[in-house]
Amino acid sequence: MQLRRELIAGDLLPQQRLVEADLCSRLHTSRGTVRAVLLRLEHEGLVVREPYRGAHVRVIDEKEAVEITEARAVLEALAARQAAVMATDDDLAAVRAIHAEMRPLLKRGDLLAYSDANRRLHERIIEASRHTTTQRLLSGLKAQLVRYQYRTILVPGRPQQSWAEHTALVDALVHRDPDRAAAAMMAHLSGVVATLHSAAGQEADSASGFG
Amino acid sequence: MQLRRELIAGDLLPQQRLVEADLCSRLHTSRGTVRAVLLRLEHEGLVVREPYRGAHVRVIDEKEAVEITEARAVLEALAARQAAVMATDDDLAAVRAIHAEMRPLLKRGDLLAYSDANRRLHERIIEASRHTTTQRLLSGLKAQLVRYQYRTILVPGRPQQSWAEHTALVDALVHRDPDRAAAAMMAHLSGVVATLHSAAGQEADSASGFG
DNA sequence: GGGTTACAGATTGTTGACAATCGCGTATAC
DNA sequence: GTATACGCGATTGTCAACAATCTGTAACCC
Repeated sequence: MQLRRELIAGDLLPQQRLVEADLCSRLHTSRGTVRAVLLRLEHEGLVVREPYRGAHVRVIDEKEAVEITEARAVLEALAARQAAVMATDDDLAAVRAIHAEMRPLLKRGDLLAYSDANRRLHERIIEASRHTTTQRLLSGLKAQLVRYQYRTILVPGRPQQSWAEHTALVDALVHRDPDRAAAAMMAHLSGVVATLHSAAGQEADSASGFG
Repeated sequence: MQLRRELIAGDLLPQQRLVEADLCSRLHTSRGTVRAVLLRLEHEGLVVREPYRGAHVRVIDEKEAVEITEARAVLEALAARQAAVMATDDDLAAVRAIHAEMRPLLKRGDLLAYSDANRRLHERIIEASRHTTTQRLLSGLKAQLVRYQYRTILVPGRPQQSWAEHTALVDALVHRDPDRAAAAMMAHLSGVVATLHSAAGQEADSASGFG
């Protein structure tokens, strides 16, 4: 699972070949194990494997990142809707706590910490939904977006907008309003999609130097 | 992939153990291959594997079937929205053709053929959306629902309601109205969820004899 | 010189054997 | 009689060797 972490952390270059023998020596394990991991990663969409031609890191282009975020949007909206109904008081307290954490980080301009809190907030809401199917689908989708997770938050003005969207979302949740929670989550991730779209053009050529 | 077909066809009993050695002799292949297939099936949610304890067919209870259908609903609604924008004229013609097929089947009471046409209609719409991410997620979800696919259509009155919902959906698509298409798809699958819920109680004990 | 074919290296797919672990039945102590 | 420890059969996890396939190179023919 070391390899999995490296892929998710984005340490490996796009299109990089993953030769089984190399991975064996690096991970100090045998080809059977490496093969199992590669199979799993292929199904998660993190690597591509071709018969007798090996595996390589899958590159996710801007178009696919948008697609994934769109799918994420409708699924997280469903999760938010469920969370508004199913969440325990502890869930809501945790969500509010994370949201409260985010404001000073935003003011201080600590975008990395803000982005991490953002991730935790979303995960906590999904957990509160008690919707295991959605949870499973979303964890698969998010793994593919690691390379793009910091790209939206770096767009000027985006953090402020993000915080406003989160505020509406948290408010809907603590008022246990499913429709409003779902709508707020949709609006939030629509914002992310729009930002991805707008960022697509100007980062098109700097992207190769980024990964 | 023989095993995969058997699982999807529902030929195997719920909770049935899948011993690697047995599968080897049945499928005339080696354990390495069987292992790879089991790994894939585990990730698709069709089997469960526990360390040193083997794999068994995963049972999907009523609650999870509802969850999966809810996730399906929001994803297919997204697909319908995209299809309303992206579909070619050929796509729309095909969708209308399948929908036209369904009416006589409904009148004749051929529910099996109706259910199959229903499946093809949904697949064609998803294909027309050109949204590969959604397509991938949905194919995974549908594989888990095989055991329930005929259960809703057998509920009295459901086919008629289903046809009305499909008519609204197809109409929205041919008018290329994304919002209305998404809403129609949501309404349709909300109907399925409601039917699943209502069918849950009365089929609770006959379910074991069904699978 | 352009194109085709044969070969070599590298890499993956497959197989069989061995080690590790689990569940269960049995023996034993109290 | 009950509870605990032990051993056995069954099953999965791991490993190393062999077969099949692909890619690039070089010789060869026209």
